[in-house]
Formats: sequence, structure tokens, C-alpha cells
Amino acid sequence: MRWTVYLDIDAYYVSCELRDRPELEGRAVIVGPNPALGATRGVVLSASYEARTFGIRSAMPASEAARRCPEAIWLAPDFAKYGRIAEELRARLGSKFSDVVPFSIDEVAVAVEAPDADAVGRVALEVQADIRDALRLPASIGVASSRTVAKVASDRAKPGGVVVVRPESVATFLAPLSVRAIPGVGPKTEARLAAFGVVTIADLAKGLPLPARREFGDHGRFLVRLARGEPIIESSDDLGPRSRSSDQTFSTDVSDLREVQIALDRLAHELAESLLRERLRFQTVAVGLRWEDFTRTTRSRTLPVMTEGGERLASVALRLLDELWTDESEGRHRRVRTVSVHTERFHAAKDRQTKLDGFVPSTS
DNA sequence: TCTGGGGTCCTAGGACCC
DNA sequence: TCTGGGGTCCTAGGACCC
Repeated sequence: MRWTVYLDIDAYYVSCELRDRPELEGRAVIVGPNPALGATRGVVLSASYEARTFGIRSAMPASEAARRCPEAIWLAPDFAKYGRIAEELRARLGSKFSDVVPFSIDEVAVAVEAPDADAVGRVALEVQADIRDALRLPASIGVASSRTVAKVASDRAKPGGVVVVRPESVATFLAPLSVRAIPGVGPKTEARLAAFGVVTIADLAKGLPLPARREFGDHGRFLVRLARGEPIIESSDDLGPRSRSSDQTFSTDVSDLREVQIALDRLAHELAESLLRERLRFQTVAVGLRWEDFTRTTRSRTLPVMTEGGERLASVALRLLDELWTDESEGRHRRVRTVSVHTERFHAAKDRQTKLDGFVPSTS
């Protein structure tokens, strides 16, 4: 039978750094902007398990993390390195298994054929040992007959464990967990479900009351089937990237349009460069502003044709910024915290003009 | 305590079309 | 005369994930 072995590297960015700095093993290590080097508005990107004992978590403001653990060791992120190591991991798994699907920089699902739970459990332990010995990375592994349940199991396996869920035990395994353990259920959905008395996955398995069924629709049906251990539909087709964006948070909020324009112009050129490297042409451009009150406003435009290049992206983006700015000027005059440029609706650049060529009068 | 930067997917209303 | 039903595209916003 077919299983999903779901690997999640523990404290990924920290673990990547510890490969090069084994002497830091066992210490409170944080990857993120070190507040001791100057005031920062950044957040913790990754924290070692020792740092987590101080209550430090990913996405926590770096300033708060420094307060909670003044002796923590801060390391600046090196995203190029984390990307290379992710490639190593995928290549290593790809050399042993034919069906390897990355889900994020530090998570990979591997399809494994095995006769029973004990056999696939042994495979998972071998994979874990191999990743530890060959790549010096600590992995938590969840195994189940569906990817969603395998991912939930990998969370329960942290840090450094292996959790195998037999197909007949799925509902029992999930029952005591909070609905929040389900991928895709965040704080808002948790609260909406709680309003109907649904707190645990066991509650979900009893089925939703009629008004909740109406409110949650297809997602509600998915959640109930999952809770009951019934087969669920998991989309997987990777059709390439859907969007690319770039943004910048100012070190202090900005009220001068000119300053926002300069930042946006630079972001647009950088983004266009990386799209050219990926050979992606875009048709929709969006500009977003996050205001000082942390709310966001966006403006987007779908262009009549596929487009590429920094000048063109920047000119559309700056027009959208002007529209946003005009609207704001008629209202609140909030300062800007973050500016972003976003592109979507891609067309691979290598396919360019094959259609148009057909309209060019032939001379031969 | 004061919230990064990069993504994916979904919803809902209006425009537009048949 | 007071007006269907279904589909797609566009836009803005929201929830969620790592």
C-alpha cells in the first residue's frame, strides 16, 4: 500500500547554521535581526529548542525575543544557504525515492510503497538517520495514508521523532487534537468553529450543525471527512509559480510619497530582474501599502498583454501607487510602514510570441 | 510586545457575455 | 416590463502557511 512519509526539518534555519557551527549545539540560538545591533522591526525567523524554552517563537518581534532571553546567540539569516541545503535534501531523497514533493523550504512529502505500518515505520527511521548522518539535519517525520494526516503527525513528532498513523487509527489519532492542528485552520477559523461548539477534532467528527454546514461549505465537508478518517481529496498538481512579490518595511513609518516611490521603483526593478531569471512574464501587477495602523490597502491592474522588464513593471507600479496615494490623501493621511509590489498571471517567457508570429504576414 | 518577507488559495461583487 | 440563469474575468480583501 501507498504511504506518505512527511519530513519536517526541526528549527530549519537554526539547524542549517548549526551544521557550520556545531559548537553552538545546545545553546539558545536565534536566526533573525539582532536587536543589539540597532533597533529593528524584524521578527524571529527560527529559534532553537533551547531558545523556545524562554517562550521564543518564530514570527515573534525580535525585540521581544531579546527581552525574554538576553543571552541568546543571534545569527543573521543566509537565505541562499538555506535554499542550497533544501536542494541537497530534495536531491538526497530523490536519489532513493521516485515521488518527492517539496511543500516548503523545510518540508517534503515522499510517497513510499510498503506492505504495512511497521515496514513503513522502518523506512521512516532509515530516512531520518540518513538525513541526520549525511546532511547533519534533524528531521521530524509523520507517516500516514494521506498527506494531510502525515503532516499533522509530523507536528506531533517534533522534535526529532517519528509518528506513524495506521489507516484504521486516523480518527482515533486526530480525535483529541484541537481543530487548530489541521493545516489551514488558523485562529479565525478556530474561533468560528468554536462559536458552534466545535473545539476538538472529535467534535468535528460528530458533524457540523446545519448553520455551520451552510457557513463552511466545501471546507466544512473536508474538515468533517478528515476528522472521521475518511478519504479526502488533496490537490497536488504543480502548475508552476502563481505569483512573485517583493516588499520592504521602512525602519520608521514614512509620510513622504517621494520616499515610497523610490523604494517601490527599486523593488520593481529587483523583482523584474528575478522574473527574467525565471523566464516569467506577467500580466497582473499589484501594489500594496501597509499603513502605520498595520492595515493593508492594495491596488491591482491586469494589463492587456504579457509583460516583462523593470521599466515597464516600475511604471505600472508607480501609477498604482499614485492612485492609492490619492485615495488616502482624501481621507486619513496615514504614514506607510511597508510597500510591496506583486506580479501574477504568468506565462513562461520561452513560449513568447508563438501566437503572434501567426499574425505576421509571411514573406517566404 | 508591536508585529518580516515570501508565498497559496478563497470569497464576493460588479462587469460582461450568451 | 420590472426583468432568468449560468459562466468568466477583474478587483480588493482575507485567511493561512513557513
